[in-house]
Amino acid sequence: MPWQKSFDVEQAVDQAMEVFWAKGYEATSMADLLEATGINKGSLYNAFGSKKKLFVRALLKYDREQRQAALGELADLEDPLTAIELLFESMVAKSLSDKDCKGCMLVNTALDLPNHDGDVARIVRAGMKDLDVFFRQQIALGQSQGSIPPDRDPASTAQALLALLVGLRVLARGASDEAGLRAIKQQALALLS
Amino acid sequence: MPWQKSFDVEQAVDQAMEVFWAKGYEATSMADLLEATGINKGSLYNAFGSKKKLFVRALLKYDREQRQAALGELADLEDPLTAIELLFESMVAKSLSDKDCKGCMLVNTALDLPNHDGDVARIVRAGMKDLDVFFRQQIALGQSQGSIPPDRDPASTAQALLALLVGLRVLARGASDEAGLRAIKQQALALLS
DNA sequence: CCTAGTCTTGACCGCTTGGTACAATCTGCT
DNA sequence: AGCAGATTGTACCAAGCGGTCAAGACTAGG
Repeated sequence: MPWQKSFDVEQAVDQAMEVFWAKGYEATSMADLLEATGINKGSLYNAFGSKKKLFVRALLKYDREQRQAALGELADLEDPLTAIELLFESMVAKSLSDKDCKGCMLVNTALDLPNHDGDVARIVRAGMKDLDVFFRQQIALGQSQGSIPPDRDPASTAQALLALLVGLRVLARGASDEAGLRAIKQQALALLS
Repeated sequence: MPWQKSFDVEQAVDQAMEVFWAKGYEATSMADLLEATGINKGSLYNAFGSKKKLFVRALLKYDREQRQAALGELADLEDPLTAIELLFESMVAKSLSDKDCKGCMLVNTALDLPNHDGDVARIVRAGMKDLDVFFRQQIALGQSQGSIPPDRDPASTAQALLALLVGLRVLARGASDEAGLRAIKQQALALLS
């Protein structure tokens, strides 16, 4: 074997992710990605093949490390009301502290779905489905624990929570202020009591 | 005076709007706009000045003809629950019937705000604010009429309805199916009863 | 009927885009 | 030391980008 890569591939995906996350697929140029990763053009194409493939990898990494990781932690609490409150609270906090207003890469991509192909659509739909399932399971668990009223329909309530979360993430990109975001969180919890 | 323009400027804005609406600002090229409007490049620049100015005009037209028109009609009903239900129902219907999944141009642009300048941000924020005010007024009216429980906080409930609407529009772009959209509508109404 | 003045047309501009080719470079194994 | 083989930087590509411009087309007022 000749030699190792002189750059960390995962780190490069990470840095590319940041750019795609902030600017979206179309608005991100190869020049942006080269600058962000610090890698040379040739190396980047050698390592990833194309802009689109790099985007898919970045999206997958985001999905894995941001969404799945967060939901996993919260599910482990086995305390639905707290888990859902923490989820919304962390989204509010993230939105307020992020001056670039990157929002959520999954949501950003979801709104851009018609401009992407099946690969990307599948990842986004799976992520959304997963969120939906998370909410549904938490609601069902809360109902069995008695912390959530039994008359709430888990399926449609979960879908509403998902929509609220998505709406929150969109509005956080510059169309709403802190009071607005907090109100959304508050009403999300109101759906469960 | 020499002669009139040989094309209908408003119609051209309309056709440009369709493209921007479906593909977003970045992904729309001048070639797309020329094809959609059927106008020559020089004429288009002569009439609008730049791609960005055309976008702003298209966005303003959308805001005026789609959003303001719809809200105006609904407000005239003076029946809050019906008005809000009709609003959500029409969004669901529009989403289902639109095979291009264009969504809502205002929402699409809202998610893209960090890539736009102040002009665009102002239009989007004004539109969202207007929706918020619409909901708030309808809720207050419903409470004074007795059709909406007095314990609902108009401000935060309105913000939640806005977030649900935005979420609905995002998910309708390919991440959710009809059942999901209907569930969101149903829960929006549940917030008011 | 002619001239003034705007609109239209299509070629053209410089620049950036995503992507490729290749020679030079460097490291690990034998 | 020397070979093998992936990595590297750079030069390069065609295509597309947003935008400009000069010349022709055309109509209204004189």
